[in-house]
Amino acid sequence: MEISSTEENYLKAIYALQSSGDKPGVSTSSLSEHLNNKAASVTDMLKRLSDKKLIHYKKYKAVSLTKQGEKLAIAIVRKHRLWEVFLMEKLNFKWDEVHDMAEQLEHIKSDELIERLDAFLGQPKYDPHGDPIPNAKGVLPKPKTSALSNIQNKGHYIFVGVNEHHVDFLRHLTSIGLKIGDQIKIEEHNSYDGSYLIRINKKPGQYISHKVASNLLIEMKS
Amino acid sequence: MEISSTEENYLKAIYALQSSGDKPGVSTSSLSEHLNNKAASVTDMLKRLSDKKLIHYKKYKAVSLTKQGEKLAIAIVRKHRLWEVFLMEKLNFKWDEVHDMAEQLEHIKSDELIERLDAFLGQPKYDPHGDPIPNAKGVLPKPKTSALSNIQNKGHYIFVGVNEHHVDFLRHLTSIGLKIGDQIKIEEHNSYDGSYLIRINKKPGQYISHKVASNLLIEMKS
DNA sequence: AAATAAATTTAGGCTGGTCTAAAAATGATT
DNA sequence: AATCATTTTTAGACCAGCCTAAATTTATTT
Repeated sequence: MEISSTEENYLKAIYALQSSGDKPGVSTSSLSEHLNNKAASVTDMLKRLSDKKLIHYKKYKAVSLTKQGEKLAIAIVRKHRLWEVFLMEKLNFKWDEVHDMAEQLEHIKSDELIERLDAFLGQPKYDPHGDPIPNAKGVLPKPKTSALSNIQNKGHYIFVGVNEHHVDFLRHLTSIGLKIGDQIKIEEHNSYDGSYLIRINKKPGQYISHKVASNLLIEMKS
Repeated sequence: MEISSTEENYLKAIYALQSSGDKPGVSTSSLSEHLNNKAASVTDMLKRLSDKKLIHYKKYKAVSLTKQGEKLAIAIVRKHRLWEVFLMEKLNFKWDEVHDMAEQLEHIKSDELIERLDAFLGQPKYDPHGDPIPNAKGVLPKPKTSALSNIQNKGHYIFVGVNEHHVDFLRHLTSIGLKIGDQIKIEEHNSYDGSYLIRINKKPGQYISHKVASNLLIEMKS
């Protein structure tokens, strides 16, 4: 069965929203927003995806991926992240530059290609944003711990990934001098607005809003 | 101006047919055949490309590329061939396996990507089939000499490229043990059917039809 | 429980890219 | 030069994927 790039993008979006949200299923409107499409267009596509047995769809109800749909979605995520590794490690792109290219490359159709690329890159487990890369069978390595915003305790941590990939956010991190692998010391947590005062690699204190903190993935300093 | 992958394929086809044929301009029917489309569909697209000033089109007349159209066509050829180099040199694909993947990769939109890929590959001048790779300005290095079928003299040559990229042809070469860089000694030329008796790397004599010979690019042994 | 608001779907329309069938133009043959 | 064959274009249709506007369903208020 032929799957178009557009359909792949819908599957990917459903998968992403499903994993990020708490409740099961994804609404038409959230897809509409995520894909910058009108809700009516989304409904159209949901019907097509349902016909192809890639999603579970009942009128007016939230949708979810079938086994087959999830398999495809994970394959796309795998491709996206492997290409990002390629772009950064081999072609020296910066982390805020790779997303658009990877969005295109993820739709290249060839299983053999992606397996060889994986081998060429040394079978990486995480992409340059710290996101886990599913293996060829679709199994994800466990994510690199939790968001900074889940932690109130002062202490030392390592910045290992991000939850948000918008260019503006990544640029902001660059501007405050934060990059993957940096040490983060939590010096203060303001519980009324969720903001933090942290030190990055022992440098002078840096203020971090709750919003930013919720998108920073950290792990305990081991 | 947005150019779709489909439009790019038409430009590439016009460019290819133009360079291979002798007379100026390309006919609707040859495009139709080359692209496996019906002539009516081609006419439709020719109008669109003409509206976008990418081709010179007059009803019932052969078409040709404008400056702009040729620039784009050459850029696509550049991308195709660079990706082929990547697939063979970095991912170890065989030369009869890369075409379909390169057909997809050539449509990835990012000038920066292709320049970095070029640098990563060491700015190759020829792709693994011996075809010249246009540089970033669209200038092609001179082709690697002529077809075997143009030569009647016995003597020693080097096999440097092919004129034909169909999988069946490439497989045929593999089956007779011929690969880029091999020495070819012309032992006999039959002028009535254009066939050849050659030796490949000094191995026992090998019969080559005129058709095959016309698709083998060779240069003088230097 | 009725009224209102929000989310979702239907209906109908548009564009890109394809097709078939028929009409028109060009080229070849006598 | 008139006919016949071939090539090319037009006309009309279809599908994917999007849109707007209107109708319908579900959720929320009061």
